[in-house]
Amino acid sequence: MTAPLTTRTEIMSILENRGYRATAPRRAIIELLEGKREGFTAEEISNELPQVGRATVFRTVKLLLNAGVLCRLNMLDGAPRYSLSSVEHHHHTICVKCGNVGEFRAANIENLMRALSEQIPGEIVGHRFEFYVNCENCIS
Amino acid sequence: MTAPLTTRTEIMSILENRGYRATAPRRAIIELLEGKREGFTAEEISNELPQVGRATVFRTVKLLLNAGVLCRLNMLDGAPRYSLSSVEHHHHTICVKCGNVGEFRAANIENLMRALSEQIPGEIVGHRFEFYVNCENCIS
DNA sequence: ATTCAATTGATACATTCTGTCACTTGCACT
DNA sequence: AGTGCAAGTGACAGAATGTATCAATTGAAT
Repeated sequence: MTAPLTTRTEIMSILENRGYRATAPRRAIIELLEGKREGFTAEEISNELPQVGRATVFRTVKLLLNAGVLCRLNMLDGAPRYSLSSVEHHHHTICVKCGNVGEFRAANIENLMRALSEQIPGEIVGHRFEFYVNCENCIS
Repeated sequence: MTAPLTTRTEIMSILENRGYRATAPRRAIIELLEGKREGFTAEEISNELPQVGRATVFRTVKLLLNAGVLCRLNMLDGAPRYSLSSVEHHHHTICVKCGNVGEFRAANIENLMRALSEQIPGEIVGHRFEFYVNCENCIS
């Protein structure tokens, strides 16, 4: 069901291809992320890696966002969560109770967006499509 | 094209129906919002109404969000913007350069969502669909 | 091994709110 | 029109999520 996520080695390569160095803090952060299938906050990462500076955690998260390795999602109240993303274009479900993040893909959405782009004035540079859910764990 | 927005009198009624008082600060904030068709930040409102306490501005914005009078949007980096919303269900475009907010409606989206809801595990409680654009003003 | 730009950690600051609490005020009821 | 009192307010401190600065450290190219 879920597409395979990027591994730590792959993520390091992505960064190196972009000219970034393979440093110990980055390795520690990426290793931690590899185990996190659910959504997480930058603060959580920072708490779980006390040997890495807080600023470095936030900087690395930003780096990984720009590299497309992470996605940033917003809870209904705007609180941010991050999620390891598979490479293909996809969208997210977020549980409003536990914050778990799921992914889904739907060709329909891409078709719809092409149709909408003609109806919308200006030049589209991005979009966000998120579903807020009570996940199966939280219901049962 | 644009649906008529809620007027200040209508907004006050919505609040009173929910058991909230019609206070001077709330009236001032709502009067200011009525003139703002574009997206705005809570900070802007606070700056333009120095006689109203900062906390009251944020509290009132939250009240209006819950009442459905305002929508909260996120810029690509997560920075929040608010927008007076028409009553009907709709979605937003946000200019990444100037922050202007537009609305659009598309029956297709509602159909798509019904279709997706069968594909998505758990119980859907909300969604967000936003387009990031360079608006016509910012292109020219 | 040396060099030096990239990176880090510490710290202070920025933004967007929220909690607290003493004070004020709308509004329901005479 | 006054009164009582819960709702609302403002001031201020503090939380959450970052960002800027800068001296010290380090990866990696040579």
